[in-house]
Amino acid sequence: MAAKMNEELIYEILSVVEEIPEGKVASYGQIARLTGWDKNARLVGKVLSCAEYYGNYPCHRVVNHAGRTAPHFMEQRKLLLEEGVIFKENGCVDMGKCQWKEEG
DNA sequence: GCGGTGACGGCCT
DNA sequence: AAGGCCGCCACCG
Repeated sequence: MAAKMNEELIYEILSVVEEIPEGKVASYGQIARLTGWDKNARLVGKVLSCAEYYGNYPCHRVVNHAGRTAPHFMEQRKLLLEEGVIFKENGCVDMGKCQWKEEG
């Protein structure tokens, strides 16, 4: 299986995103790496952009490597605050404390 | 088949 | 991890 179909990728991503605990956030690259698409973290984001179309997934718990929230998804920040995620004054997530670790 | 795009990552400053 | 720049690679027109 050299090239997974994008639909497979979608379910893999959503499965990982669903594993993210409350009060924690994961980077696209982190999820991409778990799905085997470490080179295409942006594809992960594109999938998450329509994740709600596939079902109710905590796509708001996913941010970029800078801890930044999605440009067209400002509600994400509010949702994360409700989950207990710490935000900096500049609007970035406190990665050092809230970045999710798959290892536990 | 080609060119442009992007919910990104990594390195440098 | 704050801001800037370049590089990556599938997706879309």
